[in-house]
Amino acid sequence: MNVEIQQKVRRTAPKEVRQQQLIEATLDAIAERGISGTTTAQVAKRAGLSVGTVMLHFDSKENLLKSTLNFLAEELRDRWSAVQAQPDLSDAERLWGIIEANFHEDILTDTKLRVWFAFFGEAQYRAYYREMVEEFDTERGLALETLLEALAKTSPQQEIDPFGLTQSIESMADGLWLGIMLYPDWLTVDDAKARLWSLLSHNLPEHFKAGATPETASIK
Amino acid sequence: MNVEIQQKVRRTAPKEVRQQQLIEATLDAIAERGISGTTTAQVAKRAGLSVGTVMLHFDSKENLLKSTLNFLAEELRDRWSAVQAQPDLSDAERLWGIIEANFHEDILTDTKLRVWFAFFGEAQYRAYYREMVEEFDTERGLALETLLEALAKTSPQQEIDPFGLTQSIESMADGLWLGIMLYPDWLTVDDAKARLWSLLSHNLPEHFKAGATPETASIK
Amino acid sequence: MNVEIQQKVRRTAPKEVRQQQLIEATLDAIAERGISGTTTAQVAKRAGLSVGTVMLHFDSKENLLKSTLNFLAEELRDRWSAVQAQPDLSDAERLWGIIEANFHEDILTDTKLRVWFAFFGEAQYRAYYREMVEEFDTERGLALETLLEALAKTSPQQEIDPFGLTQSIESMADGLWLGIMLYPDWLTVDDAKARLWSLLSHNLPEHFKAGATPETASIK
Amino acid sequence: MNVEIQQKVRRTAPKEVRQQQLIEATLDAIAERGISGTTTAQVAKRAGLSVGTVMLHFDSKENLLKSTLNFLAEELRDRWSAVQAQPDLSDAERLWGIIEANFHEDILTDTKLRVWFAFFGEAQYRAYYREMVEEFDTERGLALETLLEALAKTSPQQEIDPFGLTQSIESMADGLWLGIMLYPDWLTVDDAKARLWSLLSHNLPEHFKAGATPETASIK
DNA sequence: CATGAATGAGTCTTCATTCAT
DNA sequence: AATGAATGAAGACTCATTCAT
Repeated sequence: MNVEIQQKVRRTAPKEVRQQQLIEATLDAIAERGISGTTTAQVAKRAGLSVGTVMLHFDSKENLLKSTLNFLAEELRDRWSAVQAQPDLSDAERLWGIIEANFHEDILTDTKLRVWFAFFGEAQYRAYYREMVEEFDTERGLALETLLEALAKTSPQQEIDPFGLTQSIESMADGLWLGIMLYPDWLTVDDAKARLWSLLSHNLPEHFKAGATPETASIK
Repeated sequence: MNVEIQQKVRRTAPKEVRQQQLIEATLDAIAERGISGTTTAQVAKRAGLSVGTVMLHFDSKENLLKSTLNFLAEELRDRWSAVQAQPDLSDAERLWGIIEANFHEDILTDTKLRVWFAFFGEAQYRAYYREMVEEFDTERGLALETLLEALAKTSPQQEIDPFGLTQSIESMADGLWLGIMLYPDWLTVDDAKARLWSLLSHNLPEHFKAGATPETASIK
Repeated sequence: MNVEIQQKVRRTAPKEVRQQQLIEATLDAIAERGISGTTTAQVAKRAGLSVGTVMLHFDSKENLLKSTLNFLAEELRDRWSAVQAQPDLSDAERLWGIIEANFHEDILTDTKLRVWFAFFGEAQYRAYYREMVEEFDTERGLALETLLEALAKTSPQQEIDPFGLTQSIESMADGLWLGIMLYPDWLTVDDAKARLWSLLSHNLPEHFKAGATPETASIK
Repeated sequence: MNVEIQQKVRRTAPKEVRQQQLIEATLDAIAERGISGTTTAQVAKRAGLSVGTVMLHFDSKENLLKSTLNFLAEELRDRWSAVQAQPDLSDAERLWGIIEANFHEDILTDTKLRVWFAFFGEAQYRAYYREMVEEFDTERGLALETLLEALAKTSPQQEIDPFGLTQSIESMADGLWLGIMLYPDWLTVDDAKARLWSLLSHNLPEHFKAGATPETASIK
């Protein structure tokens, strides 16, 4: 069939394809220009579509942005859930896997990092974020806490506070994200993993060997 | 004289007074509406002044925002610098003092926290932020590193990596800020200090006693 | 269908139509209020369109004004070019035709006259005017000079300075425009043509008969 | 007396001094930025005074501009009136003197030329201009006409139309002003005088010798 | 007389949203 | 399902004018 005609004919695409296309364009736009600098026209242009199509699929700019945030949150949740669901992992491996999910190359791109903090920084979306991720975050917090409790039992000589250690892990992970974004020359992804590993190795030395680099670590 | 009437009377005030007045109105506006939701009209209204006065003192909205960020950064720097300059403090006290400056009640208000992250999140201001705080941050990083090196020498049995520990401290502090902002019901300022104290107590147990609450800690 | 209702219905139109519509509204607005008194809102209202549409088609007020000036300049150039390109005209007829183009009823309306002088008077646009019309004006000046040289050869008893006479013709034409605008009761278009004819008749009496009114003049 | 103290004491100046000072500043401002680009703040700064002082002396910007136009018109009128009032001049000398007044170096500066056309170009001030100069212009027109009539009587062989020739002279003078402003590289003040002399020499050859440069012309 | 901080109506410009095609 | 011309409310910024000093 003639390609030119085909191009004109295939002007419609499945809903999901268009929406994903627009969300990706939105991620790029926010990363580059910030939320306030992102216009529907920019998103449309990046996606190779028209402004009308943006409204057609998302009804409003606000909804497009919320959908974008949703996408990020679900992508992250899917990743650590997958680790959690994976059979034949030790508790320590599972714990590290959940933590490491934050730094996976699909999750921690320059673009996505900037978009996360763009949403954290906008009052309007912070509220929505809280509603949306409350479930996810509580879930992950409980998963970490449960794993830490299990590991604590096998480290009798250490005083472990699972709740506090969860706060430490999650805060440090978040802070490392911020550091990677703001000072990429001073703090790399490998540094970040090393810092979290070090935190674990001080609290659970039997399961996380001090000095072992996270990559080569034999988690037992 | 009646205050209401007095308010309507046009009063001139020193430049610094008006500028501070406007910066404080800007802090409130950003905290409540975000950077993109903050309009010059809003700031003016909050400050009890007119839009023209905002422009008179800051020339542009961009400059007003940058001045606001400047104010925050200098306020924080002044606080930890003061600790550093204070005589008759031990190295451990000095280290803790610098860390604790981040959580001082003048520094860590709900409003200011939101404004910090608003600036981190806006692409446009992130670049300016980096330029502006580079000096401050490098300075503080070096101060921490130097203190950690000194403390490491008196903890011979521990393996201390001053650079890595500095990364850990700063990242955790940043992440705790984010946590306090996003999940105030789950993470309090006292939790935050306890988490940082715990980090230090694991790395420098001789100087930071495990279990001691930071407030009552006898830092020696 | 009812015209009034039809007007309220949003209609798309070719780019050129909208642009011409807006340029004409701009001409009227400048004529009535001057350049500084012409606002985008006024132009939009006159054109029966919205302010957004003005920006959509011209990007900025400055560009709208420049386009308006362009339109005037090209309209004038097209008119005398057409005379120049016309075959079977004698040199004298051609010369007079070029001069007369300045006073054609499509060119010399009250409105357009005011707009020309509005642009001459605004420092900001004078520079642009020069850039834009330099080519046109040089071209016309050369056309006049060439014709005058040819006519001079057939008037051997007269001392003709084609360059100087070109200056005289163009200056007088410009001054007559100004006079028609400022003192319409004292100086009419017919007066203007008579003055220019008189200038020619004194310099090239064989080709431009003294006393002949320009309209009825038998130019040979 | 101490100069510094004197400067602080002499903060007041005669009304006329301040007004002239401000009018000069206005001339410069309009020449450089145009009427719409001229702000009271600019004028005040150029004059080394404050915005308040501008309002104090002229009440409004509009009045300042009108006063500026007044100044120009009176300055020009004074100059040709002086020629007219001068005894022991022949009619031809008087005629040429009145014409030449337009090109006197005090009258025809770059700055003033631009200001004249700025006022001609602004609808708002054109009306005021007409009111104001009607008297002056009628007066000058009559002066020229009267002189031309007198000269015509002594040139019996020429057909002179004093009214038409007055139109020609005034229009050409105005057009030459415009040319000097717009194309200073193509048309100089000397060219302008030569063009007007040429016009007169064709109409009144006995009084204005062809080829004589205006400067050295022995007007008899 | 002179100042200049303060005002706020007015302007240009942006951009989410609509809707005829 | 897709387009993009058109809209108009909203925002940043300007500037003539006021007025307390």
